Amino acid sequence: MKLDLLGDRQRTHYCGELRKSHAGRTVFLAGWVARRRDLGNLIFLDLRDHTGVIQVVCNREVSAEVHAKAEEIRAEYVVGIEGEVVLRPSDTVNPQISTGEVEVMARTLLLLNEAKTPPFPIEDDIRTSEEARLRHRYLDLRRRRMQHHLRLRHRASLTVREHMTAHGFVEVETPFLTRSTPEGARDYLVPSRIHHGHFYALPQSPQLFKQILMIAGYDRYFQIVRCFRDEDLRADRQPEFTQVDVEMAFPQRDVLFDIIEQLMEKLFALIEAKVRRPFPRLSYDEVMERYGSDKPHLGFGLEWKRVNLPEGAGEKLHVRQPIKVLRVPGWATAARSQLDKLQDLARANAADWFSYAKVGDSEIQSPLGKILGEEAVRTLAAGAEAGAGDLVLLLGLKSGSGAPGPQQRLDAASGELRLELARKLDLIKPGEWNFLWVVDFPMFEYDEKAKRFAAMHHPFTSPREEDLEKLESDPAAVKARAYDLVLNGSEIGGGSIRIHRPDIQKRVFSVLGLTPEKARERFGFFLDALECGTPPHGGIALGYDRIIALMAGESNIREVIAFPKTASAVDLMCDAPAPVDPEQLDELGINIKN
RNA sequence: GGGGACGUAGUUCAGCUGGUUAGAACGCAUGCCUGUCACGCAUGAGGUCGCGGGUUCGAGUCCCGUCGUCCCCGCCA
Repeated sequence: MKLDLLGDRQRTHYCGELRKSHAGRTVFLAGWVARRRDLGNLIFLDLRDHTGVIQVVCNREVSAEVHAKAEEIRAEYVVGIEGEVVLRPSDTVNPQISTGEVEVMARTLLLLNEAKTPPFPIEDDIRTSEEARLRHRYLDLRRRRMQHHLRLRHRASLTVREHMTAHGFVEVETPFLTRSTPEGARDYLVPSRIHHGHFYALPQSPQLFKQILMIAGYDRYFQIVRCFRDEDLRADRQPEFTQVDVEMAFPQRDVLFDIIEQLMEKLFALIEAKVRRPFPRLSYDEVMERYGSDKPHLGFGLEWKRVNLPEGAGEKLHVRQPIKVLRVPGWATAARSQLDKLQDLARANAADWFSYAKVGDSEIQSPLGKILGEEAVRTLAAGAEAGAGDLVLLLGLKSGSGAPGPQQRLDAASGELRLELARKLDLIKPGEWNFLWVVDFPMFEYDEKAKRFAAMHHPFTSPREEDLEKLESDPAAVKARAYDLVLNGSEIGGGSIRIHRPDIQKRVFSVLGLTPEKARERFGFFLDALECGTPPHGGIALGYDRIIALMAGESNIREVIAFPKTASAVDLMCDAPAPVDPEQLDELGINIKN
């Protein structure tokens, strides 16, 4: 097939913008053929670019040459069309497309390129396997949905840069080839050719660099930056992902929260969504009790309460105090099988005691009635503030199960049950944006396996000033000046006020079991910097992919990343990772085992 | 590392308690068609049933292993 050259022709309009007002104009359009409808001497082409679709008419009586070329055209061929925009005959107007009142009478058709028959149709709402989409990502990205997502992402990045700049933040780039810090996530390593046996690491985040920029007097810093973590993937986790990284000197938490809340308001305005400010703030302890999660979805009620069973009941039932109770409004009609499923879910989450009470107008029905007496069950239901027609769930841990962290286990199970109930009862409404700050995280969590404390956020997070004296004596009770930003049950950001004093930094390292020598070996450069006039500082990192995904209405961040990886961290399009030539390995001084 | 779901034509899927030549829709090819827009009509091509092994007279179907995709747990300071 003979192809035409584009020459010096320039596109005059995009396909999707043509309207009645363009009638009579001669235009030159360029794009992909979405569909061809061949009626014999009359051929219709749907020409597509990223703005939309326009119908092109190839009539043998108008141009035999155009018609002959149109006969050869197939889906996804690349063409240029010169012709006149004309009003469609009134009975052939297509109200389903925005350009449906007009069409282009082709006078010239440039056949710019052919295309193989695509493995899947380039259309919206076409179910195609993830595998096929990722393998042929260039075709998947051609679809309107992906075009929309990536263009939304672009506008969001402009919004971030405008907003942060307006608040005096400066974007500074930090290295991708940096030093491995074994704390935290597994690093991606890059071997050094010049220094055999030495490795760079790709940053898990620019944490230390941004703190050093504070020390260097950059005052307010931000960066839209790629981060790398060699950990297993999830719907909301890719090995490389993007953060909006923010840090400020002389921080007041409320000032930072306000800047971020305003940013969220502007971002969600891009999708015409209203955001209520200020965002609620709840302590870690509170959300764990009420929602059983450190990233609760606030879009529906269902709040747990910690209560004690009546005197002696704990012993009778062999249950630890306290238990948790939850009122499920209007679900006294729950079927036995549904309750059994909830019990299974509780057990699967290591909460091995489960019961319930169905509150009627005058009676109350519960398996506990026989053991505790109806009055005790009523007291429990009242504790859950349940009324007629409500169901009360009771969740606890059997006594004698000696596993550690019982309260945490109970909380975690209660959170899972809460989410399952919300799904089952269809309480999660789309189009609502429930932001939340979770504050006052514990400073440390005890690592049972390693038999030591680990930083819950990271080792540079400042303890609350009032907790400083407990740092060594009772680490578990120390709260950090750390906070997470949560949206509809997703953690979309996290940060803290940092330690700016070397003496406190050293004490925290010591609690973490890091000897001064080890600390110096790993973070020596940072400790040196810390001693050179470090201002109080703090910041936050926002999960950019997750935010865009929520804005786009997607539950998987792959949908807002141009070239993502599969659940096994493979790029199906370019087949990475892949073996390399022995010469390349040799140059790096690397032998592959076995 | 563990658990679950899936894997059949280019695509999305059906295929019963194992039984003759593995089907459908869309797509694709060829022909006809001047107002279609998911064009229509006619004809046709297209399959290592993910891969390997086993059971059986006989396996898309049962068993074992393996690979891939998705979701979850662990992991993600």
